[in-house]
Amino acid sequence: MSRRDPDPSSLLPLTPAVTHILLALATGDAHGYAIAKEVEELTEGQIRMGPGTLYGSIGRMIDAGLIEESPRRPRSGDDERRRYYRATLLGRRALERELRRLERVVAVARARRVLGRPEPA
Amino acid sequence: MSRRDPDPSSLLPLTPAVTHILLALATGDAHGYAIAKEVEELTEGQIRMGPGTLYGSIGRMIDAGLIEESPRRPRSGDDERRRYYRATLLGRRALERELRRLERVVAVARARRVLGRPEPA
DNA sequence: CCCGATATATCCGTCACGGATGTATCCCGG
DNA sequence: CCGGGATACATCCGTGACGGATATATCGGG
Repeated sequence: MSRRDPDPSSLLPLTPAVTHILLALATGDAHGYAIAKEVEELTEGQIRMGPGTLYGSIGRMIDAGLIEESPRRPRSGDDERRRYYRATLLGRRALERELRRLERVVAVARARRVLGRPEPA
Repeated sequence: MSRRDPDPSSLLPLTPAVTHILLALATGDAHGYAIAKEVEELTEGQIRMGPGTLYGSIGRMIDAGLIEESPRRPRSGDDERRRYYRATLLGRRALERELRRLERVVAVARARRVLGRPEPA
């Protein structure tokens, strides 16, 4: 719960690291290391988050109210070291706005023919 | 002219400022102030580039070989103060790759239903 | 039991951002 | 003809994100 949910606009544009973390959390809560792995996976290895960027970004995002730590899930065999995070309402809103911004950039690029037609796959 | 055109991949991800400048130069050469105005226009006022970001980015982009100064066009009534720039081949390639990266991010977001269907307009 | 992968944390050098400030020219209205 | 706002470029510098290096510790398979 974010206190008196502030305007997401003031947080834009999000950095690539922050955007990817929020996107990784869109499918459910996750712990830090899993986030890094997922980002690496869904960017096809193009982006690798080292610990500095990962935990640095997480800390800043908590301060900004974009994410928050979630209670540890008691799944059997869960690694005790893990710390889970979830996106706040503010985080989800900020991600949505950022994505719309990116969408527009891509749309402008298409109109200017610096990009081909939308990817078929 | 960029010396021995390097791999555009090493320059990714581009910052929003750099991406917008390259996008503004996609339709033809332009001078600094015009670039700033165009970015403000095609982001619907959401992004405003102050002189620090504008000329700072331009300088860094020249160093990186993404853009280069172009000969002044002798158009009648041209303002003598203006300095024109054009995107290099490296710059165009880097922009294209960056845009494809953004495209994938948006596509992933759609697959995860954090974004609605493609904008109709 | 050994070791690579998993997992988190912190430090710190580097660099981009971006507002403030400065200078000068252009051009329109009065 | 002249005043001033918009145009145009340049530099300075504080703030903050990035990201590699380093440290520590646990997990799990062979």
